[in-house]
Amino acid sequence: MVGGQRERIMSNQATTHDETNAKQDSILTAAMQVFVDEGYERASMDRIAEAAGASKRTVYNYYPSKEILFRAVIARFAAQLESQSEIPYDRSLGLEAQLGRFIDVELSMIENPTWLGFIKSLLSIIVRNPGFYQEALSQYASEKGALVAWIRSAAQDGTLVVDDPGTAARVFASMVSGAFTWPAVYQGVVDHDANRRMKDELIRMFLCRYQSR
Amino acid sequence: MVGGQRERIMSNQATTHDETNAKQDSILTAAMQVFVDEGYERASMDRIAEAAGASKRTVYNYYPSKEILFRAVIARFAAQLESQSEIPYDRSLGLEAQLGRFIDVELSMIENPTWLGFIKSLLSIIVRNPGFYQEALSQYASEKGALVAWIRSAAQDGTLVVDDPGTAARVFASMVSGAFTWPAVYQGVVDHDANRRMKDELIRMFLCRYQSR
DNA sequence: TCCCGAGTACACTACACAGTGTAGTTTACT
DNA sequence: AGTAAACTACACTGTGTAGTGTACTCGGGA
Repeated sequence: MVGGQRERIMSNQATTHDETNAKQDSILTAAMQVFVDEGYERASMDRIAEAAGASKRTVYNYYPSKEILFRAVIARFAAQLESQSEIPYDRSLGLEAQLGRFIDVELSMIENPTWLGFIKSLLSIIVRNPGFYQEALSQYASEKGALVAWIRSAAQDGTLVVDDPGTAARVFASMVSGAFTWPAVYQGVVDHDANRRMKDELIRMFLCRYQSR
Repeated sequence: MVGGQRERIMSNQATTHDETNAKQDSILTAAMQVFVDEGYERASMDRIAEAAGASKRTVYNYYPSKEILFRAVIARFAAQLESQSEIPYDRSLGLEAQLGRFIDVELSMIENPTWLGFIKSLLSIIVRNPGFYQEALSQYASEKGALVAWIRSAAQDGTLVVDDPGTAARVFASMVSGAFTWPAVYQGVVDHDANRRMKDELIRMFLCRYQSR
């Protein structure tokens, strides 16, 4: 799992649409689905080609190896993640509601089967390939930055009392992932009601510690 | 990954030691090491046999399939986990110190490379095989029971104020796993100092919410 | 009409690995 | 020494799969 990405070179000059290559797109879409369903190891290039309605040879023409194809899928996935809203601090809203939004973002992810399946595929790689983490999820990690920024704003506004926004953010993120994300990944069952109760309880605990009185 | 375990039948009557079979033991030990190093998928029976100093045929005589061997390794691992202390509620100690012990148990696990490696192997199976979770980690899950019992005792003693010990335990366990276990599994780096600070912060937050005043 | 490049069908190599069959060797008890 | 079980060496089957080589088809532009 080491190597760079190679993009296809469009040799001829401007054939109708140059950017949106339908075949390449269907390959990427099919690959994502197969990786989600089977995981990286068990997904075979034959299955991907079949699902894409393309010959295996064409798949290899666009993506010279399975790993490169996987990285391309990751890149597309990360691009989708990037279109996530920033959740700025808003003094007209209650702290509970705003913290709740951060949790809701996480919940909406784990309730999305495609997202969950893809994360599983990714994790199975990351477990045996540390260093792939930063490379693959640098965009996702920026979400934590949003939380830090929000906490810092709240502290400046005087509604929260925190000496170290980074630690407080790490605490909050740990609670959320420990309570929602990992159980979803490893136990598979998502209990909406229990999650809602948990959400309220976590926010209450966090504010009990950090809210100004 | 479905099927029962088959134990070897000692056919002859009492050959010196009947229980401790050196060959079987070395196979199990080697298998554990290889699974830890390579993960379930990549670990090959040839490598395990070689590491055990046994012929592949002997490995298959004791464990008729790779899956059965893996389950045997899990069973031995779970047995080691079971020898964990119960951490009963102790009114002569501070709440911080007692909650700290629960966290210390977790920290001592993730600082043990063998444990961490084995958990990674297990998780890679569990991700694609929900239902394996309960089967494999029922013993481990009992640890959460110890936490519930501790919280219930503290509530009866009046030092904690909780309406639902189960929820409070889930909150605490989520924080701990989110903050320590999952980062250790997926990022691999264990920062002792940061963990110590995090530990204090989590306990403070938990007590801020649940300690009686 | 010719031609080129994208795409296809399919056979093929190379390899890794689970699991088996078997004939022969070692070990340990009597 | 004799014997049976444990063990070994090793060849072998079968399968799954990454990746390649090649001859062919088809559609659109010059």
